[in-house]
Amino acid sequence: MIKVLITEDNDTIREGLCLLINASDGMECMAKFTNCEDMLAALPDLKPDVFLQDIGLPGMSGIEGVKNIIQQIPDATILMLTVFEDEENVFEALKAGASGYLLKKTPPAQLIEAIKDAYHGGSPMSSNIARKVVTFFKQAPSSKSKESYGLSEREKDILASLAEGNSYKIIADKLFISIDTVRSHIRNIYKKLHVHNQSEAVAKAFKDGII
Amino acid sequence: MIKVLITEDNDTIREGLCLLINASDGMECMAKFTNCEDMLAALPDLKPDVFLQDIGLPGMSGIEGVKNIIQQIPDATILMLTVFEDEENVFEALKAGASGYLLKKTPPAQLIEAIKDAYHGGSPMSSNIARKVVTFFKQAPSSKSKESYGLSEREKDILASLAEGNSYKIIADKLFISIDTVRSHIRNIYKKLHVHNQSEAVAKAFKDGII
DNA sequence: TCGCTTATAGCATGATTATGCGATTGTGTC
DNA sequence: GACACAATCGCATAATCATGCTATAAGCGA
Repeated sequence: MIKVLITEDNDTIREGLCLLINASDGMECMAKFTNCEDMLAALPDLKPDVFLQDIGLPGMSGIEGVKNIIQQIPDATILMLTVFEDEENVFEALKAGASGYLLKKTPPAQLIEAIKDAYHGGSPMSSNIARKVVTFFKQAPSSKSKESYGLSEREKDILASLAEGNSYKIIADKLFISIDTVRSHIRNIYKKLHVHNQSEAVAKAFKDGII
Repeated sequence: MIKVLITEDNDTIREGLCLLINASDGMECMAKFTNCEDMLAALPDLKPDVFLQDIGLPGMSGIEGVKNIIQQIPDATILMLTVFEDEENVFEALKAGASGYLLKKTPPAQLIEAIKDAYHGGSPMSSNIARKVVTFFKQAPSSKSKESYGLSEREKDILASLAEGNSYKIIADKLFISIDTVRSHIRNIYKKLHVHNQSEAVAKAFKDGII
């Protein structure tokens, strides 16, 4: 018997979900709340298997709620159930520790399947959401594989050394070159990255995956 | 009519897939190959809508194949179809540009659905794969949620401003405080982060997700 | 109230950096 | 061979930073 906990402020939806779940084999709606605060307060006495969590809630947002649930129960299974499909929320929820992300327009039968799926270690999410997540991977390394603004290997070395907090003098000693050469390289790095000081160079290096 | 291209070295599976696709409404198997090399050579003359791509192929691996496909057709829709479920391959394939990831044991009906789904902008993947992907997100920010070495909000502001390449003077002007106060804050930041110059501070801020 | 932290501010000074200009050598390309 | 470019080195100087010490006001928890 999968014990489901619902947090959803809309009465119609909440009660509808509850009925749907109770009418399905192998699961029950063990508890339902209209806001995160109440849910979190009651959580220590409950042992739900799956959380159905709305995002747009009065008071603490559903995503904040997820963070709090995870703090209490690190391996909780949480399904976001929401009208929002924007990337911001999707990634925030997943980062917070949600296991799946479903839209409220998901048909009942599919919702029940999703709950079972999540309970058995899956991560149900609607197709479009999945694509967003997958696209995220695609982008990350593409920026990393860019030609690093044309920095030479030596320049990358020096930039990395800068990021370690080494002074020109130390870098010179470590690389067995003169301090003026270090200056010269850094001058060129600045030109290539279009920056004018160490901090900005290091920041750019991190952002663009050069380091 | 969704035009599907198959690359799969196992004769039985390849022909089976082809028959299955041709027997389904709204799609056809437009071409099939036993290795990536042949497929890539023929690609310029074909305009497939969806690629079904095996990973364990003789010669060029399926993942290398994906990279090559993406180079020719950046927005190609590629479904990995494989026996491997290990993380390495999943992430490599997604990074390379695959849209979905299915196991070969996926039932025929579901496979057909997945092809349609992918064609319509979704990212079908088996439940376990999805969970791997989702878990990936969960890990990253755990380091981010650390207490940032106890930096105060103001200190984080100033650190962020530093990373933008601003000088003390500029930061002071932007935050409407004196340059000595900026110095003071930065002094404290250095103490908390155990660093002794801007570059190291900025590098640490990025590494530990403070910025 | 005492102690601690944060945010603010000032002063001073040696250390370091940013940048301009110039130069030599090796490597690879057209 | 001419030319571009990476890596090396040098000098000079104004600007900026790192850091020591000090100090005040506000807020917070014990």
